[in-house]
This record gives sequence, C-alpha cells and structure tokens, in this order.
Amino acid sequence: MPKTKEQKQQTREKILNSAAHLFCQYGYDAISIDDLMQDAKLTRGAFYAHFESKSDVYLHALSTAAANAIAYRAIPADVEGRDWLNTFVEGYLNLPHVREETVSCPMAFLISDVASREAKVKKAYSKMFKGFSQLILNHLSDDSMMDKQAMSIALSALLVGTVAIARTQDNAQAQEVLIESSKQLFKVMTQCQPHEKAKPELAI
Amino acid sequence: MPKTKEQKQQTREKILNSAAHLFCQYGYDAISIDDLMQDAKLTRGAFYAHFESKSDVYLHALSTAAANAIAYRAIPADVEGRDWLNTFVEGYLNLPHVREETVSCPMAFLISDVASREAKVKKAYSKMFKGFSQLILNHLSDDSMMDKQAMSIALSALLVGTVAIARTQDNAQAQEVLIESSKQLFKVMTQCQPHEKAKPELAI
DNA sequence: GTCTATAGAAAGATAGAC
DNA sequence: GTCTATCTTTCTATAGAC
Repeated sequence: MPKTKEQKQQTREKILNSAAHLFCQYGYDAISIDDLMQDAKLTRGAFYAHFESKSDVYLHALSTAAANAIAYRAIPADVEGRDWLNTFVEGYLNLPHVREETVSCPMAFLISDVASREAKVKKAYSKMFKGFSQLILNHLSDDSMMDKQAMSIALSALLVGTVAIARTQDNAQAQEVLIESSKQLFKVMTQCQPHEKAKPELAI
Repeated sequence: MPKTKEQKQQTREKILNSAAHLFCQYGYDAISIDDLMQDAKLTRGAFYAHFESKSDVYLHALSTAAANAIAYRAIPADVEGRDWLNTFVEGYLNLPHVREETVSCPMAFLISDVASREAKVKKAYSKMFKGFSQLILNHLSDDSMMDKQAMSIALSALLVGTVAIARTQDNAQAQEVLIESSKQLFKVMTQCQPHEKAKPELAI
C-alpha cells in the first residue's frame, strides 16, 4: 500500500476509534461530528474525506466497537466449555465494564440507540447479536438435557440486558443486578449440566 | 377543582400521553417539542404553559408511560403465584408489545436512551426498575430452594433485556428471541419449584 | 488531506397579540 | 392558555485556500 493511502487508513481508524468510544458512551445524537474530530485531534472539515455522513461513520463505528470488545475480551484457546463461560461472564458482567472503565460492548450500550437509525445500522446490530449468541453457543458443553440453541439466545439476552440495565443504576444497584444475574445464570447452567463441577466464586 | 384548572390538567395529560408514546417509540432526541404538540393537536407556544423544558416533559412522560403500561397489563387479583407470572410473561414477551402495537414498557424501550439524560431522569428510571423487580418478587411462590430476591432481579433483567433486544431484530429473529427467553425463563422457574405443575404452552 | 469559513436547516425557548 | 412570529444556538454538510 502506498504511503499516502496507508496514512489515510490510519487517520480513518483514529476517527473510528474515537467514534466507537464516544457513540457507545453517549449515543448517536449526543455526539456531533465536531466532537468526533476533536477527539481524534482533527477539525470538522477533514471528516468528509473519510466518511459520507454521520450516519456512515456510526455504522462503521459499530463494527469497530465490536472488534475492540472482542479483542479485549479474548480468552486463551485452551480455555474451553464451562471454564470459558465462567471467564467470559466474569469479564462481561462487572462494574468496570458497565462504567466504561474498560472497552464497552456496543450491543449493551447502544441497545435502544439503534432503534431510530437506518435499516443498515439495525442489520449490523442484528448481525452482532447473532455473532454474540453463536459465540456463547460454541462454548456450551454438550448435554442432552439442554436445548443449546435456545439456551445461547436466552443467555445472550440476559447478559446484554443485564449490562444495559446496570448502566441505568447507581453503583450499588448496578453491582446488585450484576451479581444476582450472574448467580442465576450459573445456577441455570449448573442445573442443566449437573455433571460439571460447581461454579467458582466470581470476582465481581 | 375550578373548571379552568381542570381543563389545564386535561391538556397537560394529553401532552403527556403523546410524550409517553412518542418518546418511547423514537427516543428523546428524535422527538421535538413541535412533534409532541402536533400529536396533541396544539402548537409550540402552548407547551411552556405546562412544562418548563423538554427535559421536564420527558421526566414526567416516563411516569405516564409506566402508569399506562401497568394499567394495560393489570392482572385480576385472584390470579396468583405461578399463574400470575405465566400471564405476565405472556403479555410482556410478545411481538405486538415489541412492535408497539400495544402499550410499551418504557424501561425496555428507553433502556439506553436515559444514559444521556440528567440525574433526575436516571433516578426515575431506577425507581421504575425497582418497582418492576418488586412486582415480580411479590408473585414468586415461596420455595426454600430459591433466593427470591436474586431471582426477581435476574428475571427482571431477562424480561426487560429480551424485549429491548427483540426490538433491534426483524420479526422472525425477534420472535425467536422472545420464545427462547420465555422457554428458559419457565425452565428455571420449574426447576426451582419442582412441585408446581408444568408450564402451559405460551401463545406467542 | 486538512484547514477555516460559511451556507442552510432544525430545534429549544421566548415575546406579545388575542 | 393558545396562538404566530422570532431569537438564538447547534449541527450537518459544503466551498475554497493551502
């Protein structure tokens, strides 16, 4: 790739990272193009060399936010099954995540923000949820007592919904929601897979 | 109450009903004061005789929306325990609710909309969630195997989260999320209360 | 490609007539 | 209390210099 194209790509990614961060935290309407560009240490006018419109950057920022979140919560390949789920839930259902002290999940943070967006955006969100649900599904241990497909969807809704609810509460209430949801989540998993060992204590 | 005051109150409630409906469906930023007043068959200027600001009407519209939703989903007093929960979940986790063909739950529809609002609004939302969770708690049957407090919070997060997620999906996917979540919900309840009779088929 | 300047539109809030 | 008219701010998007 020629040097100029490479630099343009870097600038674009810089804007996308600012967009992923700011849109997740404040939503589409609360963030102006000026906000994005200032965060990326550029000015308004340069924006349109990289994106068609505000709507366009939001769409791509969704993917960036998802990619960042996936990379941040990556779990070593040798961790499998129940251990994987324990680790994932521990990293997802915790206060630093809810308070954006760490990389945030665009699904939980923009769950009702996407309702007013265009069809393209909703499709991208929908695809993300399918991916999330599939990720959970891939790590559910085989168990004849469990409808894995149904379980993965319900768990996904519980995980995303819990973080979204926690975000609307003060710290004490948020902590309670996170703890009780993960307790019930593990209780369900334990009851469905009675041969597995008991769940470990969670550090949340 | 004098006639003029009574009429003012009626106009105020008309605006609040429009606000509850429109804010729930489109969110705070997408709805202008003009939109609200046109829906209430009035004009911009009259707005400030009833509310201090847009933020003010949003705050009160939250309560109106909650009151409307509670009234709409009211369940006869003689329905109790497991039957109550069945009926409630049936009315809450269904497609017409998700598609706003019926009175919508402000918690599910505005779950991430309140993040950018002022502290007063967040407190009102938080109080609503506590009320929702308490309502569930009041109808959980006694069972020594179950931590009712924890269960009511987790169920609330699952219910609200499921509707919020379903809203981001197309009809087919939304239906799947609703069905699988309610399946798992009842499975959990059944396992925790093994003496109750099996769950009825849901009409969703 | 990035900058400054600005056009054009939308929306919150206010003023004054009735 | 409700109306029309308007002030003011904010924001998306574009134009043109470098």
